[in-house]
Amino acid sequence: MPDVNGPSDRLLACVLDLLVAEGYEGISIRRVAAAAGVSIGAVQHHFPTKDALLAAAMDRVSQQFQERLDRRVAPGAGPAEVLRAVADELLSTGEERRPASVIWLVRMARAAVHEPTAAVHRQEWQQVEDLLAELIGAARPDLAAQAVRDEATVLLALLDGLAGAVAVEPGRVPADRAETLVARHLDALVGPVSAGQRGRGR
Amino acid sequence: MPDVNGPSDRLLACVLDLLVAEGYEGISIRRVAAAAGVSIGAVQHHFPTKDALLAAAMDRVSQQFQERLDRRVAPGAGPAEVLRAVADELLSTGEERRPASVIWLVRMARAAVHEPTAAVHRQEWQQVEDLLAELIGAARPDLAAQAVRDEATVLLALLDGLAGAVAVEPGRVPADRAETLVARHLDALVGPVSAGQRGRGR
DNA sequence: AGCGTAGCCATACGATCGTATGGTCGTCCA
DNA sequence: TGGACGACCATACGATCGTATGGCTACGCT
Repeated sequence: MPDVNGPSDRLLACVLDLLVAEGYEGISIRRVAAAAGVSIGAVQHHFPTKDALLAAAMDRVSQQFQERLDRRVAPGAGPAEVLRAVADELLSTGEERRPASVIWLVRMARAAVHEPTAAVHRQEWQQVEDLLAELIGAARPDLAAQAVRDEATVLLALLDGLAGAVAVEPGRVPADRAETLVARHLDALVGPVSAGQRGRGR
Repeated sequence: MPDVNGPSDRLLACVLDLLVAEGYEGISIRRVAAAAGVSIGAVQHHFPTKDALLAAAMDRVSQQFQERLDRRVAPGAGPAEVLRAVADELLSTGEERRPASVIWLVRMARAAVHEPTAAVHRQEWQQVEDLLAELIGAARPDLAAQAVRDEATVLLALLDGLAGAVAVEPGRVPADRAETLVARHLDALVGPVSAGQRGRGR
């Protein structure tokens, strides 16, 4: 349970742990309190209702996601390199990243039936697509704006689909195969990794 | 609520309606009974436990999904045509198909945290990938087996990602745009639709 | 005619849920 | 020093949950 500052953040981390372990219906105030080693009242003190608790937990994952994304974009690398790094972040393979994929799946399913969650999800994914489009446009100045937008949508859908598959069906789609397939897709889109860029991704 | 045969199937249809309307946590024996206009005991009579009820509901969607897929594959059309039809089925756009997408999202999220659901999902999606690979291999005899498998995995991930996006973010990814993007992807994979094939899809 | 059985209902039990209420303890400021 | 306040806890309330139990009706078989 990394990156915990303060008692209320600790509660949110416990919420996400429960979410990954048992899904949405595994969450109750009592269970969160027990997982954090505090009383029911303590949870209520920091978050007045269950909805507020869940909303804060969702905000936490959004914020951490944005931070991770920013960290990948920050260095002044070329757009193709950054695109590869962002795609790797969205694919979020690796055993330690599975919780992120599971939370993403759970949130997406909730967004399908819960409008407030859907609103947050829509805004976030729109921003991600904009980022991808910007990077693709920079790496491929020959493409028209509409083609860039199409490529961004396709890439994001591909990454979403592969990330879900890796999380739920590691037999059919192992993590390294997903990475290979994404790399192949990006090779076709922005050209293969050049010698100078190779191995510089984090 | 179409295709209902018998009282127990009616209960399953009500389960799926509730699932689409309120997600997984919106389902309870009492609510299913109320939606179907029967008593709690009637639900228990047909499905001894809640798990059995949900498992049967999942089986129902699997069965109906397989039937729809078979209907698309059945006619002796060329592999490229069939591939387009199957892809259209998996994308499941259209307002009347949104419930299918939502149920798929909910089931996927549950599979991420509930092993029995994951087992069913894995088996089904493996079959779908096999079907796609078979069709791609037939349409593109020039491709090596591994390349065919890769294309199948990529196509399935793309369809999954787009279907989820259409269901949750119709603003960012409208249904017709998703269809266009898939058509473009398939054009690149198995060639554009020929004059003789055009318009013959259902 | 008698009886088992399937289909369904009414009700009850214990558990767990979200939330409300009121108290306790420490800290900090006047 | 004293009191306001934030952090936390213990407990209670009403609702809803999954499941168990037992009874009632209609129909088929012998």
